Amino acid sequence: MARTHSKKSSSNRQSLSAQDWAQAALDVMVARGLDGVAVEPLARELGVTKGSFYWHFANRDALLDAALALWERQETDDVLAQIADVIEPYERIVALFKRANASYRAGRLYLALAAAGSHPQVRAVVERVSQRRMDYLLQCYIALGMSEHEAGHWSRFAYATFAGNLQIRRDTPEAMPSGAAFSEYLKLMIKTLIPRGHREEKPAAAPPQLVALPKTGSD
Amino acid sequence: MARTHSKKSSSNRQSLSAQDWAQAALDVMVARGLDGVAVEPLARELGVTKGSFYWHFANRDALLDAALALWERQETDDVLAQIADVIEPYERIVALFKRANASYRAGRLYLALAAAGSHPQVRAVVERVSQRRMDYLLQCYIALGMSEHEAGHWSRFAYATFAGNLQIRRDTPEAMPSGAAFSEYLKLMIKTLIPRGHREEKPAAAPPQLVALPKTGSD
DNA sequence: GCTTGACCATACGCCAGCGTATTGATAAGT
DNA sequence: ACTTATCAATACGCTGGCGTATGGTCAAGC
Repeated sequence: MARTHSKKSSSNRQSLSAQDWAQAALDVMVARGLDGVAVEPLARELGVTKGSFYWHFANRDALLDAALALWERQETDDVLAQIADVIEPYERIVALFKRANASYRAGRLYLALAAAGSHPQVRAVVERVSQRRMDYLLQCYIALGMSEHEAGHWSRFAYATFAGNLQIRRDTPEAMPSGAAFSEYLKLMIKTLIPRGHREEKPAAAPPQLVALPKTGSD
Repeated sequence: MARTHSKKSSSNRQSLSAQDWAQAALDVMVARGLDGVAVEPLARELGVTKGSFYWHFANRDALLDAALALWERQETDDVLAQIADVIEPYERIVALFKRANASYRAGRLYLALAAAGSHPQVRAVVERVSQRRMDYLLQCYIALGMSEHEAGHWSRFAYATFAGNLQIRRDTPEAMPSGAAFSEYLKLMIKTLIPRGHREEKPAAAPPQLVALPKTGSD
């Protein structure tokens, strides 16, 4: 069992990296919320002790920062990857909505972070991510031929519905249908949230950019 | 300054009641979330010490239970009071939606409680309240002439939008308009969430009941 | 005016998590 | 082989919140 110090590998390694800790922190957030991210329990779960942690991070806050950065990166990258090839604004909104309702984990994570109204660091990131997503939606609606004002209403509306569905799924899972009924539900929302008279107006003037974060170094 | 032991009085009293503690707990939840409800800080804010607390409650969990019960009560009573005189199903949905977007505090509180996925006690109450609200909406949509299946979709949709708007208001307040623009936004949502062809169908067959909790004694 | 009960203060032990210091172990370079 | 850098274990002190024990104070009733 040679110790491989490849910082990018992801499983059955002997030696941990800062990224590993950040990822584990995100996992804990999904399961137990942000306050559940404590270094000693986390170390236990990773099979090491605190000694390891404080080699990689100055303190708990630094871990949160890293986890937040990782989240924001994953969030934007994922969206970029899965939406990049959709050009029509209508289809783009549809794709966004379907994607948004697809990943249970991502939803839990988003809610867990958003719930942490304390921590200014967290607030800032959540605010930025939410704002960026709504801005993206805004551009989509504008591309459908709406005025900026009108598009503001609809993008906010759509985003609220998205966020609310996440909550329902978390708080009252029984109330959320599955299978065919869910597809039906999704279709209804999509149809409703993209008002007729605005479908396929302008031929996708400029595909809106969901700006990716600059790639930082490995530290 | 004679010590008045009236358990129902609400201000500048000398002696605290269990209700006062529960109410204070709810206030703290609004400000610092559920994990912020700690007995020692709470006692400090109330100007007393732990000794007082453990006279009224067995432990912290008992306080949470009391606060939760108080919340559920207030929640249902408030809704009942403000909606009782609206008979038309259409107007009833409108009234619900306006009310839902009116109280900032109530929204924060709801989100704070919903965010506490841990604590089985909290989960149960949140689940019940959410379910009850959606059921009420469901009855409204049915009263508009929808099938139960269809009404299920629309009530879920509407409730998601409601919850999502709360979140936007909390996470990105700048994204939420105020004044005239907000009224416009509200109107748009209402119009969209009550599909045409279903407005004023049946003449309010049976006004749905949002069941109130049984009144318990003063303790 | 003495007792009783309701309400609160003080003081204590306990535990979990944070952060530090120090030492140990192993891989890699020379 | 010896050193260095990297990662981790152990042991420690500190803080904040929980829960308990015990005593204090004031109001009311007899």
